[in-house]
Amino acid sequence: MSMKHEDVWRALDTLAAEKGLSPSGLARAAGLDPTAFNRSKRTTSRGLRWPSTESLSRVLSATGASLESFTALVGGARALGLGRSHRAHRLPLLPLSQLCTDGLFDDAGNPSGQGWEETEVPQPGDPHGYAVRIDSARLEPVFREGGTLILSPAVPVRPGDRVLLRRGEGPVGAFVAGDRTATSFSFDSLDADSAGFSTTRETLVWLHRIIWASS
DNA sequence: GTGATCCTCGGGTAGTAGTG
DNA sequence: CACTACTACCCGAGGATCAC
Repeated sequence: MSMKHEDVWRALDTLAAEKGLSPSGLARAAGLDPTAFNRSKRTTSRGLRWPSTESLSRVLSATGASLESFTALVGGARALGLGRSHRAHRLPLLPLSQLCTDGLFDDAGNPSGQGWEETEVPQPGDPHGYAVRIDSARLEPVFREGGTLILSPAVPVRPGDRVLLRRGEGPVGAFVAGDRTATSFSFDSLDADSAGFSTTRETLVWLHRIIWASS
């Protein structure tokens, strides 16, 4: 995979957001100067500026993320086209607290029907992606209140992916996908109010991978 | 806490001199 | 001419400081 400048920085921002940190907070946590990831540092009068491998290594170490997961974040941004265009694209949007409403998704799992708001994001590649505004603090510190998630029903969920899901009539929860068998899924807690659990495929109303997060 | 500006450090490289 | 060693300069990354 080739890495584009903006994708790498976007992935860094996403990693920070997933840890409940600002870019400067992430830099601080990594033992770097708080301004190391300032937006003003990402370009120079002569061109683009990249984080050093040393800085990236420190960030991965500080966040516990693997190089593989980071490149996946870069790839996730690429898949959506995030950071590659300033042309706005409209995406369906709902507050997290409204996601437990019935009838939001069609049989294919894509957003449909009334009730969706709209937001503008940089040109997504997945026409069925949607955005979620985090309107509570219950996902902190992983996802900050006021932040935005972008989810894709079309992207396959693999172990280690962060997901939103709905079981039965319950509220929507955020989890980390764990192992799966032919008939069951396991999920690790990511939401402070929830415990990890295993369940069968049938009990999941929907399961969507979080492919981007922003504060 | 964040962004802007300036400064320092270090790596890379082009140019030049020395040697065979 | 070819190769090596040395020097000077350029430039990017990150730190220091300040303003807000």
